[in-house]
Amino acid sequence: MMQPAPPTGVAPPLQQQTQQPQYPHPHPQQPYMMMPPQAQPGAAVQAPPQMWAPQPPAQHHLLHQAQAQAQPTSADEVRTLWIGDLQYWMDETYLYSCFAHTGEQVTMVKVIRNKQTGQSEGYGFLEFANRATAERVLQAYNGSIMPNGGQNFRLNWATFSSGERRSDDSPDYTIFVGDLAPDVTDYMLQETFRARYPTVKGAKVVIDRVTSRTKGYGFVRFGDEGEQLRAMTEMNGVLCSTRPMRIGPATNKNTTGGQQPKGM
DNA sequence: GATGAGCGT
Repeated sequence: MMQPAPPTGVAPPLQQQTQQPQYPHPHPQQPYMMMPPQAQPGAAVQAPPQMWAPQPPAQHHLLHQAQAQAQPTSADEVRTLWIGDLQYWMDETYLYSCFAHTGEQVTMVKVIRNKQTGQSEGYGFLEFANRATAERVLQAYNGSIMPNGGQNFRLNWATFSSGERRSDDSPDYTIFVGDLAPDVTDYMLQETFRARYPTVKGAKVVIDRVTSRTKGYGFVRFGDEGEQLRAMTEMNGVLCSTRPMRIGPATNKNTTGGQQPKGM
């Protein structure tokens, strides 16, 4: 019941294989000083399969699927995902290796870098064989743990490539949640609210890109304004993990949520 | 304690 069954068929918690690489453990103390062996800038964009790649979803026939669905795809098909919250050492090779033996066909990865410093901007793009593949990956891996164990995949549809917007057209009603304990994850936050508010669409704990640790606050999105408003009062002070939450209004960039523009 | 989110040749 209370068991963390991911919302949209998200990959189950990583059952780490036998041994793991020289990656930091779930709570890396050092930011990005660790340079994984495979993460050589300029290395061929082709990583050998790694044992620590994430587990595929509940399906183990992905290889066959990938082949079966390797249809040429309409050229305008959206099959690129945006990926964020990357640490600085997470380069193309690393990203490839994340999916190398998942059975999903990654046709292109790119990490966006600062032109001057060459440093990663913390996001990139993943292109897949077709839309179905991209969608599967999005569903399965978004929010699941990344191979280094320190953070979760942050995936979304890339927006530029084609007009089709992925987002449902329903508005979001978002609240700010502060005072979060260090161990609170997106999922934990989401479920804390979803237990009482069925329209909860998602939650996000804000991660510091440098330390890859939580900043102690986050956001919860509702599909219904009434629930948003109720949660603002009802959930204030309610325990999430070990700490009472502090709820506030969210300054929403996406003003669809009935949020007043800043200054009002 | 605090207001995310970043979309490329």
